[in-house]
Parts: sequence; C-alpha cells; structure tokens
Amino acid sequence: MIEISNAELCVMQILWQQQPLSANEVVTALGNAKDWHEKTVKTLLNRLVSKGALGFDKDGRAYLYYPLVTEQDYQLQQSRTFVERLFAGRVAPLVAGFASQNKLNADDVQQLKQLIADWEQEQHHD
Amino acid sequence: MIEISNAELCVMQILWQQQPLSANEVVTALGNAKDWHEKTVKTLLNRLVSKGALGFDKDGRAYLYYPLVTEQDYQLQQSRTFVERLFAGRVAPLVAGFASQNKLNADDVQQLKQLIADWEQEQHHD
DNA sequence: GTAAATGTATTACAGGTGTAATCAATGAGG
DNA sequence: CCTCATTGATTACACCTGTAATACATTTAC
Repeated sequence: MIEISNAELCVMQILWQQQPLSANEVVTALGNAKDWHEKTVKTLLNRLVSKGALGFDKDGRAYLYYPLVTEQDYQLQQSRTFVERLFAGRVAPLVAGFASQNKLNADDVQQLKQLIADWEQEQHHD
Repeated sequence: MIEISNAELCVMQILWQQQPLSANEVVTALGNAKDWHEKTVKTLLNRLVSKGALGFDKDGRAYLYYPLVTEQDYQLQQSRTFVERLFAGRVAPLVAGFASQNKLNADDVQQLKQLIADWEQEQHHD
C-alpha cells in the first residue's frame, strides 16, 4: 500500500486535476495554495515517483508527471483505514459527528438520501 | 492541536474505555490486540503525557493515567481534518465511497436515516 | 541494611516527513 | 566549442514515529 504524506498529497491533488504536468507547472499550480520553494516541490515529486504514486514521461530534459494511483482509489483506501481506526469501521458515527457540529448542509443531506435510496434499491432486486 | 500518532492512539483507546489505569494495566489491556513490549507501551504513555493527551496521578511509585482529551473531541477534530483534506469538507462523497464498496449494512443505513430525520426536524423548528 | 525487583526517565536508532540546498548533467546562447 | 542556466538527483537536517534498551530511583524481600 502506497503511503502518501500530507505534503505529498497536495502535489497529487494538482496532478489529479490536470495531467500530465512538468515540475514547473506543478510549482505554478501550487503557488496559489502553498508557499513552497521550488526545490521543495521537486523533492516531493521525486519521493512520489520513488513510492510509485507518480510516473513520468521525458520531454527533452524535463519530465512530465502523471498519477499512477487514481484519486478514487486513494480516497477509498484512506477512508476505510480512517474509519476503521477511529470508528471501528462504521461510517454512520462519523456522519453523526458532522451532524452534531452542524457541518451538514442541504446538499449533503440530499446526497445521503440518494445514497440510501440507491442502497435500498440494491437490496431489493438482490 | 494535539497530534496523536497511530501507535499512541491504541493506548488512548484503552484509556478512553477505562480510566484511570496504571502503565501495567494498560500493557495488559493492550496484550490482546497488540504484541508490544512493555517498554514500548511505557514510551507511548510518556509521549502522550508530554503531548498533553494524558495526565496522571501518582499512586505510590506508580502512575495512574487518564485522558485529557475526550474520544469525542478527538474523533470530531480528526474527522473534520480528514474530510477537509480528502473530500474538500463534504462528508457525503466519503459515504458514497463506502456505499460503492458495499461497506454499508442495514444498521449503518438505519442510523443514517435517523440522522437525516433529526437534521430535517432541526431545520423545521429553526 | 543490602540486593533484587519494579516503575519511571532517558537514550537509541532507523525510517518517514517537511523543507530545502547543493551537485551533476544537459541543452541553449553566443 | 564553451559557458550559463535549467532540470532532475543527491544530500542535509531537524523532528516525529515505531520499537525498544539502558539508566536511575525507590520500594520490598530477605
């Protein structure tokens, strides 16, 4: 299982949005959000390649990086281990926490309802 | 914000269940789940005290440890930062991931429905 | 009262992380 | 061709983490 650190994740998120990008393009794209030195970003790119999270094609002397892990896969895997660790694998208590802090809005509730409807549908024709 | 590492969390979880406990009682309680050397557990207890996650009272030469952070607070804080980082703050997509992997069971769905009902109730008399 | 045991505190050490600086190779400009 | 700028590769370094071992203090057993 590939472990992606916090700082590395920011780089991945850029490349999940847009791909492939050169190191400098990643630096530029991050410029908005993060105040990182160019060298720092290059280090992160390097580590991500070492970890197998990124691949690259050569474009002259520069590299064009692209993700080898999809955002979905990463989200799913992380969600599972997170909910496993903190909530014994049950997702409902996590949502309950959000609800208790008024972190749910109408959109969320709408989407949750839809998920439940789909789930029940699935159960029936099963 | 107190950062609790993975291994440290296991120790916290014991003390959230039962409190206060001596170091040895924690070791014993962990015995089931983790195959850690006694010294390792003591190190973790020490670090948790340094971080302000645990306090203790002296009982003769031994210490009786107890949490200074509630499990709820920790869960809420971690959930928020997790969902923020991976899902831009929206919890529904996380639940969608669980649904897509058939990680939702009837209990979860029942609880989610209840949460939604409560939320809607809240909206009305607001 | 001295030795053994027991409990905490300190030290160890390798690997990961955040945050870069330096090195080395290579392509571009003159 | 030779030098400079640029780009990836290597090295740096302090702090965190997992996983203990060792040191130190104190109590308990003879």
